[in-house]
Amino acid sequence: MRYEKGHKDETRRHILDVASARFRESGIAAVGLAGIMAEAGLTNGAFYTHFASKEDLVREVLVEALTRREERHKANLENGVPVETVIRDYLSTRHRDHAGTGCPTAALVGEIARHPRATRDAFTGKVSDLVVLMAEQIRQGTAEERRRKAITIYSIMVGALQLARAVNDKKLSDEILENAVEAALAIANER
Amino acid sequence: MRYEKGHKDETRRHILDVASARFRESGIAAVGLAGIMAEAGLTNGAFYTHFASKEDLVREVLVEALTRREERHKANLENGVPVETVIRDYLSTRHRDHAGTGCPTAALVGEIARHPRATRDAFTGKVSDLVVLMAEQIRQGTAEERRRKAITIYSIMVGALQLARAVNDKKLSDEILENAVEAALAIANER
DNA sequence: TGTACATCAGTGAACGCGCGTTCACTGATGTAC
DNA sequence: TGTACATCAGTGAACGCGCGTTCACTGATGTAC
Repeated sequence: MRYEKGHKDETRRHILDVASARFRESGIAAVGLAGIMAEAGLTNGAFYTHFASKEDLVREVLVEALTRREERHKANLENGVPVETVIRDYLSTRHRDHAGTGCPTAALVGEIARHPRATRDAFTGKVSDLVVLMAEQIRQGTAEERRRKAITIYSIMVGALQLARAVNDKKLSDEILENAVEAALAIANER
Repeated sequence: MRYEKGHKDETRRHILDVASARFRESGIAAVGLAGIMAEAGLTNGAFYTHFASKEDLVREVLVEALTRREERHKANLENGVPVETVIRDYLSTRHRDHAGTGCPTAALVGEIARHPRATRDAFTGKVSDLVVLMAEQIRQGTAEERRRKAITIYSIMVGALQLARAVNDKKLSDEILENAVEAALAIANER
């Protein structure tokens, strides 16, 4: 079979999308290539038509998923969506309960720390960009203060979401999210 | 060979110590039982004399490691060590660069969220205890306010330490830690 | 217009490997008589 | 005191399994002449 133009790009994108969701749901190490390919409607061997290795896929998934989040931040900026909304969405029970479509950082940061340099480099670049975008969204303070606030708010959000996901007690989990919202909002708005 | 009294407990403790360090350094999934046993100076098969399964070991490692941290918090309380010191130690470059001897939560929280109920139950119980202990260490505010502060500070510390470890850029990594220290101290001391 | 060959995304079996787990066995010491 | 047996932490080979990766092959379409 020969395929129509753009078919390969579509397939590649489909594999990326499937892998992206599975990685965020179950972790990188726990997800096998055979499973990803099967869910994408393909067989094992076709994987290497699109990616050089699993590590290559991981790097591309991270860049892809974090780029999408960047685009959302940019759209938020243009539409005047306040940082308060971003904070509340990030620290919502909905986000906690749907890791597969959520923030790749919160889902994978622990694993990323143990991945090869190239993967961490890609991640680092995207996190740097996100911090800059978040800083722009904050209204109070000098540029330097807004950058600091963005970094702190990012740390709170990532830490709280992960704790809320790991903890096996709905009350404590909700409490973690609520306190984080309050703290992040206070930091965003303080002078 | 028959062994002196207490030998088995010592061996078990030794396996726990080795596993605890390896898990925190490399992650649970990436560490095999054969490697742990070899480092403990034993062979594969002896593992099941001490633990029912890898998951059983994981649970025991978490309880053990978090209990030791609890004990440190209790000693801090008795010796009047201020929460500021705890925050600075937690968010130090030393802690960032030595995951194997550091906080199990920061090292493993992402993986724990995907482990079975029994493991998460054990983790949840220990986190609850730690929050109570941290709240006691905070001086400003009512009991309820101190609990909230403890939860928020814990979220910041866990998130910032993980981000600082994952990011592949010393400057950004240090920046993340420094901002988190500042934010955590501000929360601890605000009225 | 018809035929021969090139292209290439995808197939599916096979590779070596390390995983968690099992189990028959070892051998130094303790206990019973 | 000497002998036979019980105990049990640890040995080390083997189990089935799923992993990431490789590779000879397929077959529909495009291109050359």
